[in-house]
Amino acid sequence: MVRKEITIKDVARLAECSPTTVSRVINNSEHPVSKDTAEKVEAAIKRLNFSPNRIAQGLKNDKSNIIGVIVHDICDSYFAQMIKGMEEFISEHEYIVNIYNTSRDVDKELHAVNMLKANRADAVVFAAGALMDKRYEREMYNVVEQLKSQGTILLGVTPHPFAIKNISLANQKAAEMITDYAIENGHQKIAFISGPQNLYTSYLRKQGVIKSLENHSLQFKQELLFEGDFTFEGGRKAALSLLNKIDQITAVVAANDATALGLIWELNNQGVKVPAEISVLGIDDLPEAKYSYPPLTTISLPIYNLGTNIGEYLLAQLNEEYDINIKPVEPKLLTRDSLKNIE
Amino acid sequence: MVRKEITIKDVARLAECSPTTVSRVINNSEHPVSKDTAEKVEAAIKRLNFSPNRIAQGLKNDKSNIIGVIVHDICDSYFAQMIKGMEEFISEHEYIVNIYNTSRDVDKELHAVNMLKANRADAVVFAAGALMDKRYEREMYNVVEQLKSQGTILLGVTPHPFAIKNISLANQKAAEMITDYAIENGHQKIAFISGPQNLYTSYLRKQGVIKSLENHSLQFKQELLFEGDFTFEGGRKAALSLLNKIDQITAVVAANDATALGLIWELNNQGVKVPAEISVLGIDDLPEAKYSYPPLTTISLPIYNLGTNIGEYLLAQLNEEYDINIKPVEPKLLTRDSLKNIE
DNA sequence: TTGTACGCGTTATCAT
DNA sequence: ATGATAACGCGTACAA
Repeated sequence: MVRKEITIKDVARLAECSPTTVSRVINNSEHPVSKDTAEKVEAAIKRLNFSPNRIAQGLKNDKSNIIGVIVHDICDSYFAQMIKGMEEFISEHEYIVNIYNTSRDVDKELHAVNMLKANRADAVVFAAGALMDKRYEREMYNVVEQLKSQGTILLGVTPHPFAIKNISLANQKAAEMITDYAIENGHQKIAFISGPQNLYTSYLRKQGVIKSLENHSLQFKQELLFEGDFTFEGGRKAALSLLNKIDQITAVVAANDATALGLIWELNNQGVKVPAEISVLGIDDLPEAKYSYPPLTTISLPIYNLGTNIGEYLLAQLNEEYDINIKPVEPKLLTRDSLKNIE
Repeated sequence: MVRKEITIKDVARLAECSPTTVSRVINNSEHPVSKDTAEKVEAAIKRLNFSPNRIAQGLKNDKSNIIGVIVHDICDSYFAQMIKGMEEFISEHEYIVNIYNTSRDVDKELHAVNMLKANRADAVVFAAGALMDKRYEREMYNVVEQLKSQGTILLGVTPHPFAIKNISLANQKAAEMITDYAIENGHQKIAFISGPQNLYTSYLRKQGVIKSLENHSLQFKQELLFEGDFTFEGGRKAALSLLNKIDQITAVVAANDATALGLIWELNNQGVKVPAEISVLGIDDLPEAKYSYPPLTTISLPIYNLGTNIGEYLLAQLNEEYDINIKPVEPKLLTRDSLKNIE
């Protein structure tokens, strides 16, 4: 099949003017165009169903209109919501949202960022969570510097070690808040199910728990730390290991809701009553969190809004309005039924 | 910030040759290049961290490397899985996956397709499900024709009225299978919770139920048809309306799992035992379907695999291997615990 | 084996 | 108010 593109020249011919004039009409240029010819051009454009070739425009203005988003897993509703927020905001404004799933794989992550470099992305959002890995850090550092010198706008959503603007998701604060809440309800024997070891987000959430404990003169106990991986399955497994020490525990803080949901499910499955025998707490407020048995008490991180705020920020940056800041997004305690007051 | 791009010319200068030679090296051209200069070029490329500008390449070859995907809601795990499958396959091959969320909104859908046209997408996947709406059909028909004449490869995932290749997801067959299963287990009084009215997918799934009923000489009863919208909330609401007629019903087929899950949740909530008092069946096999109470009996549509198969097909088409077909994906019955045999 | 010249579709600059 | 020309970065036909 031969690709027969309709160009500005075709329009010009039909409107009996020069390509320059057509371009001026398309771009609502300052440059004066007589009402008469403008109309003829408009008519020709309609007639030919012409839309300007954005690739060519891009080459000319040194813009790709591509905004890259690097994400761990688009199926994780946490990321999906953020992407949706960004996408709904950004694609209204004639930008292309280019998503990469990296499954926290070093090679995939580097591949993504190199593709975005080759495609001269106008902006890149690092939302996948920094990996704690030597090669990753070294190579990523290099590409990031190259992107910077290409003039690419960079933004990290979870904290990154690279020297780029980072928007924090209040990970630590959220973990602190939910732990505070447990303590305020009389819990002292608190277990924690962590996220994946190599994720900075995991680290921050753990720190939040520790900080809350310390603020209340309690100690974080290594033997009550269980490893999870931010998934439902991980939560289920953690529940099993937790069972041995259940008499040492009155509440469990899970590093995220998916984990908490798995935890609750498996505890139910094993005949352990939540929250009568043990309280379970999450972080994120996944849509399904309110439909567990019992509904999960958690911290809401309004991640969809974060997405739209990021979109707004990027667009401002792309329009060189440098004084804009990302609207922050506040964690909020959602008390449902998975915690029992034991004072 | 001034964007200072490194070009093929910079490489040529450093490697002491012409841009043409650099181009030949980059593209592993047939045209002979001496080993010596090739090495010098490679070295210069490394040294400058040069990657060819794909925008410029695109303008030259009339390729954008963009594959557009139009989807209803990226947060819907059904679509998310498909996209992930596509993305993982496609982005390995140097393509950009450009996703649009349309929320089944006519304007958004048209906006998306027009953007993809302007960006000269190499391929577009219509995965959002066709809308049954006059203006949508008319305008979409036009753009689709334009895309075709631009040489864009088009693919519909759920059936579309446009004259493009469609890959069926066995929607009707899946609905038929799950209804068959209910009937084989002694159920005759079967209710159906539909999907949104304006979706062709809804229509097909309903047809599947009707067909199964007819094959077993049973009649589809209008009063046992309840309207849903493919969401958990919709399922909950349906459960409430269903309650009045519960003595006329022994089993409910939900148009999808999200609906079935909401249904089960609300039935539990209302003290109706599933499956003791009523059986509930779904379609899709969402990841969370096996964690409901009781685990949901449903039909698995391996949608992630469909995604990778679509990716494979598109790539073949883009490489002009016309004899390739999309590998079909088979629905599979997953018997869990939400159906009771009442024979 | 290497290089020159031109064109992809668009727009900024400079005439007219 | 309009248009001719050059240039963005790259690839290719052609020449050397």
